[in-house]
Amino acid sequence: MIKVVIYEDNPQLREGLTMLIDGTEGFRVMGAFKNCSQIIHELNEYKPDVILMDIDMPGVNGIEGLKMVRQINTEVSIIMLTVFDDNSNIFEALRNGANGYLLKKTPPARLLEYIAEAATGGAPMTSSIASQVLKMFSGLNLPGSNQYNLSEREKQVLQLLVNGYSYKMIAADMFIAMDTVRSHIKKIYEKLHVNSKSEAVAKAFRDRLL
Amino acid sequence: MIKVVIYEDNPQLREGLTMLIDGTEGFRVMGAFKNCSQIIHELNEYKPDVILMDIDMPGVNGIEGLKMVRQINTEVSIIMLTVFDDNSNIFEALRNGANGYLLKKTPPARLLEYIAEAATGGAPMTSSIASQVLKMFSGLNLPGSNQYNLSEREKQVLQLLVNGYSYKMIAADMFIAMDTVRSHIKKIYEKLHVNSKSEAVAKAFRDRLL
DNA sequence: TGAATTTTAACATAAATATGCGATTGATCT
DNA sequence: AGATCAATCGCATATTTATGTTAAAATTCA
Repeated sequence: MIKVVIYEDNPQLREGLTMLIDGTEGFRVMGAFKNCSQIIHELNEYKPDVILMDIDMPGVNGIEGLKMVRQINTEVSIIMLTVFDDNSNIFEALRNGANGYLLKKTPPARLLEYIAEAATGGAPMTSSIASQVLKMFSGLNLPGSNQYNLSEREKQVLQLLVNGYSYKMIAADMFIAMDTVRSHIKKIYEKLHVNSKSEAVAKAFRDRLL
Repeated sequence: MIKVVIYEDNPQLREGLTMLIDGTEGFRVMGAFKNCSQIIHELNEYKPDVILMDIDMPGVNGIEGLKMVRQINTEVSIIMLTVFDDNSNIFEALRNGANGYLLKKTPPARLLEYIAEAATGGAPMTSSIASQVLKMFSGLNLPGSNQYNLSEREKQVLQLLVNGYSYKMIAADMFIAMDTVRSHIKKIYEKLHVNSKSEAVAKAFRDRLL
């Protein structure tokens, strides 16, 4: 028996979802609310397996509700519901530990499957949402790579800097003189337009150079 | 009419997929190959809308094939097929512009839907795969936040370190003595278990402390 | 082959950092 | 009221970094 709690401000949709889910074998709607101002209380009260959470709600919105839950509970599966596949919301939701992200126009039969999948650890999402997610993956990653024309050796040195190595340790690790390490690092600083180790490290992370 | 090309080394599965897809209204299998050594040629020859690509193939594997295609064509939808939802492969595939990622045990009816979705810009993935993807997004993020019990002031200092400030600059910025900055930084190092600025910076990024 | 780049290295020096040992003032909690 | 901790500062010192200059192999490329 999969226990579900619903947060959705639109009364029709809330009722519809409740009827659909509660009327299906194996599912049980423990509660359906028009906002998530009492979500922590309801979480403890009903101990749901899955929460369906509308993104756009007056008062405390879905993302805030999600954050509140995740501060005290990382077990319950939370599926976000939305009308649009809006990029920034997707990112915020997933970053904060949402388990799924579905469009409200998802067909009822599918919705039930998705809830079941979420309950067993899956992360259901419509393919249009998934598409956005993948773009974030490749979009953030690809542009970088080697904007700064670091040579092989320089990349190695930078990697070791990022790992917290001192010049001495880098020299030992790479079997070269410490002065050579200095040379490389000077070159790296020129190419990255920085002038300290920690700036270089920060830039390496920010621009995903390694 | 959705044009599909298949790369799959297992003859049974290759035949099965071909029969299934080519035998369905609206789909057309242009070719099915046991490896992707000639993939660029075949891409130009058949101009498919969707490529089904097995990950584990002898010779040139699916990830390599994916990269080869993406170097010259970013339009065609590429769905990766795999037996396991293996974490590192998923990441590599998505990072290199795969459009979908499905388990081979996906039911035939679903597979056809997924191909159709991919052809229209969606990114089909089974929910177990999606779950892995989301973990990459958030999994590293949630547990932390403040694992290290940094005080407010310490967080400020760390933030400035990450921004590449020297002790002197931090002191000026925060209107405190440089010795105080030292004190804070010593405390930060203790709490983060590091002993250099760049290690602290790296840790701040890795553990998303700021 | 000649030119450009990368990798290697040495020497010198000023600046920044890491570390140790104290110490005072508030705020907070019990 | 006493204990605890965050935040503030000082002083000393050894180590590490940053920067400048110079230059010889090795590699790559036209």
